[in-house]
Amino acid sequence: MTDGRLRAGEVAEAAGVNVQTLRYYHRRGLLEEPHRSNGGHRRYPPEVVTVLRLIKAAQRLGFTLDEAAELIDAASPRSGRRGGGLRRQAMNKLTEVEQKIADLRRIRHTLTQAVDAGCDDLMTCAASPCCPLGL
Amino acid sequence: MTDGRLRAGEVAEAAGVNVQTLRYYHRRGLLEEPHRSNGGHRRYPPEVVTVLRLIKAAQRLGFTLDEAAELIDAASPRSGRRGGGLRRQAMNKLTEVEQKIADLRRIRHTLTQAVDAGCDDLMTCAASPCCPLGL
DNA sequence: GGTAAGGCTGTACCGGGGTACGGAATGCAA
DNA sequence: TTGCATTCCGTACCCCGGTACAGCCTTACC
Repeated sequence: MTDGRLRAGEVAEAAGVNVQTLRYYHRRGLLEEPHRSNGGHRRYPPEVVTVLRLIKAAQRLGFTLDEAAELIDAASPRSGRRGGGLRRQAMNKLTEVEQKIADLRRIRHTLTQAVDAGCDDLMTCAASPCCPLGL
Repeated sequence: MTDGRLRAGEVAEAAGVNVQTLRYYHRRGLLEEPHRSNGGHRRYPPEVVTVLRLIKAAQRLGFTLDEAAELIDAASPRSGRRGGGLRRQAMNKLTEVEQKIADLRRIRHTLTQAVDAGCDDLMTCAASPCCPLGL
C-alpha cells in the first residue's frame, strides 16, 4: 500500500535512529502513537521524521528528552499555550549553557594550575597549602 | 575507644557523602577496606577523609569514578608506577575540557541564532530554509 | 501461496553514580 | 545492664538514554 505512510524501519533509517529508540520515545511520550495497520504495524506519517530530527537537534543543544518533549509540545499547533514557549526555553537553555561554559573555564584553570604545579602526587599535593584543588 | 579511628558515619559526615556511598566506593575499588572492630564495624584512619575529598574534587574536574580511582592509584606511594601519572592524566583531561568548551560555544551560537530568529514554532522553523537548527 | 524481511510485544540489560530497605548485630553512654 | 543509635550485609531500586533478545506475527514480493 503506497499511501505515503512509513514503516518503523523506514522512519528510523530516515531519522538516523534505532527502531528500538522509536518505541522508547513512544513510551517516553515524545512521539504520538501513529495509526496501525490491520495487523498492528505502525504506519507513520512522513512528518514524524522532522520531529525526530528536532529531538536530535534539541539533544545536541543540551536539552534532555523531557525538555525536548516540552519543546515539541510548546511548538505543536494543537497546544493551547503557543507563543513565546520556544523562545523562552531557548533563552533559559542559553543561560544554562553560559553557566556550563563558565564552570568548565574554572575547571580548565584549575587543571592548568595542577599541571603547572608539576603536582604528581595527589596526597602530597592535597596536604600542601598551595594545592590548587583547594582541599 | 578513642584511638583516632573514625566510624563510617563520622567519615561520611566529614567528607560530605552518604554512608551508603562509602560502601559503594569500597565496591568500586576507590577506597581500601579499613580494619574492622571485633564486631565487624569499619574503623577508618582519618586520612580516608582526604581521599574522599580528592575523589569529589576529581569529579568536579570532570573525571569519572574510574578515572578518580586511577588518579588515586597513580598518586599512591604504594603504586609502582609513580611519576608523571597525575600530570599526564590532568593534561589529557584538560584537552577534553577544551573540547567541551568548544562544543558548548557552538551550542551557544546556535541557541543565540534561534532566539534572534524569533522562531517560535518548531515545525514552521524546521521547514524554513533559514532554520538555524539546520534540519 | 510460499518465503524472507521486517515488525510486534514484553522483558532484561548496559553504564554511570549512587540511594533505600529490612532485619540482625554492635557500640556506647547513662 | 539496659536501651537507643549506629553499622552490618544483601539486595533492590532510582534516573537517563537507550539497546538487545526471544518468540511470534504481518507484509511484501515472486
